[in-house]
Amino acid sequence: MENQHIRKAGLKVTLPRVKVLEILQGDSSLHMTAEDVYKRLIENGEEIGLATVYRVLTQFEAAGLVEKHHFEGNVSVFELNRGAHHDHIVCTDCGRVEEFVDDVIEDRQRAIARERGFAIKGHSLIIFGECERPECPHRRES
Amino acid sequence: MENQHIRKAGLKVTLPRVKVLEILQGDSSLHMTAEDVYKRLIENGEEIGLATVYRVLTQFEAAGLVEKHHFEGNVSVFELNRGAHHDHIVCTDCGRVEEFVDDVIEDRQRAIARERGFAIKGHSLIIFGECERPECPHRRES
DNA sequence: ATGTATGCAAAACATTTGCACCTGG
DNA sequence: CCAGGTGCAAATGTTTTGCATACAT
Repeated sequence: MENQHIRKAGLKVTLPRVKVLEILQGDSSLHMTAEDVYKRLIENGEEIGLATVYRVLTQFEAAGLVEKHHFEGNVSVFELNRGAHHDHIVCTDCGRVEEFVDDVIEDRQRAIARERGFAIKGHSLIIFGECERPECPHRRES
Repeated sequence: MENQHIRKAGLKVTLPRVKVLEILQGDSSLHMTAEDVYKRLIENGEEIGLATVYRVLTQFEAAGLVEKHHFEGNVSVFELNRGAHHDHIVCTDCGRVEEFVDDVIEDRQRAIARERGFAIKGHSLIIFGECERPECPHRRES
């Protein structure tokens, strides 16, 4: 029961919060905008307002249940926090997102912050490229 | 004369474009929002509309004269393209921005993209931390 | 001249907020 | 019951666009 997660965050277990969490858990692309979540709720026949989706996602983020990223443009995307930190590589054509972790990069970032007298709080690393998936619009002919 | 840069970009050399370029060149913080540029123009007594600032910055970006970043929140910041690629470290308290380049990180990014079958197009790396500048609000007492 | 560029106001978005009503514990 | 949560509509902040006018070449 992930409802415990909601409760532990000090939030009442309400229908919108449970449903939003379910949507995020069932999301294979791993990264959705607030609008995406809202649309899927509507598809599922739920009567939940967009404003509530924003409020719930913001609360989840504050509680550490969810992470918010800015991949491009002026839209925020949300993903379930599955515990392990990772960065992202995004296909500039099909929008597909993969996650990765690189200890060398992590170490270098810490070193750079230290050298420059910054107490590191976090970072955002996104690699943009074109993937080779068959469904990617820019797939080269083979 | 940087006006050549404007001309080379296939754009007419107009007063708004020259002035915006001047503002960016004279900016010590290196990173301004469209609104920042607009305010400075007004301070300087120019009669240039905010919409024009956005249009000019967008054209400059397309021409490679300027780079656009998303440091945090839903605002875009612009900086003059001075040729050399670099990443950013931003103070989460005072907003100060420093630039850095790390070849190890650059190499690892290329390797990660290759391993995963992405033709790398670019990347965005921002480290967030608290700086130790005297004027930084969170400066620890010494 | 003439195709571009600009200014202004209005539109388009993403996100937030005020408020009366509803609901979970 | 009642503090907290929700829906809706309106407000906000940023960026874009339509259109009549002004300008660079």
